[in-house]
Amino acid sequence: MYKRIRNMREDKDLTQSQMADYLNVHQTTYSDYERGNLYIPVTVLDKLASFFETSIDYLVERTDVKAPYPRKKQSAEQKISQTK
Amino acid sequence: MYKRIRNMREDKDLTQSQMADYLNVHQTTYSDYERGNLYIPVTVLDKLASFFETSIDYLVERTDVKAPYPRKKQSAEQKISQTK
DNA sequence: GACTTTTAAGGTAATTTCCCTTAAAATAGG
DNA sequence: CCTATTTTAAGGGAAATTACCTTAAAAGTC
Repeated sequence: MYKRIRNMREDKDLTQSQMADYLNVHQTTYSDYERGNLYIPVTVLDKLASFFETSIDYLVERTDVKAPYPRKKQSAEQKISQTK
Repeated sequence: MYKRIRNMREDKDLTQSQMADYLNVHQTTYSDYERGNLYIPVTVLDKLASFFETSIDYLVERTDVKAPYPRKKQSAEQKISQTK
């Protein structure tokens, strides 16, 4: 049960379908994620943490600090691909 | 490829088998985790972050800050179960 | 109360996991 | 070096899990 993910989504007035589309999964899959029926893959947690501007640790309730960590420093290569 | 997990393990002079035992998985499974062949379940990431005293975000390279977030405040219930 | 929108349940094909065995690579001792 | 031991990786497959579909239930709207 990932109460925080659900709450943050509702705070932004988004539906499960909208989040599911964003994550490229089905609405029912996203529902299962929120309710803890399925393990959320790290790839998805990463996108969610970025989307909600917090950390994976906060999403999975390892910490109560909502603020994200400073982002990883980007390599030159990564910066280039971003401009495309 | 989770270079950080591997490096932190080696820094502690631990073998994959030892880590695998600690996590209750097979050595080959742990090897697959380190090399990114398998998604690492959140339960495992949580144990690893605690073990290495860092955050999940650091383990999966979302940040370069190694220090862990402050731990989640415990509920009274959790504290009781810890004393058992 | 009917209509619409949103979320959850049930069922299942397909993917993925995890472990086993074994091979390869790395390390240590002579 | 050469061999023995330890450590890590590869291949393969049974079993567990996932993700989706359909549909039901629940929650809002008017």
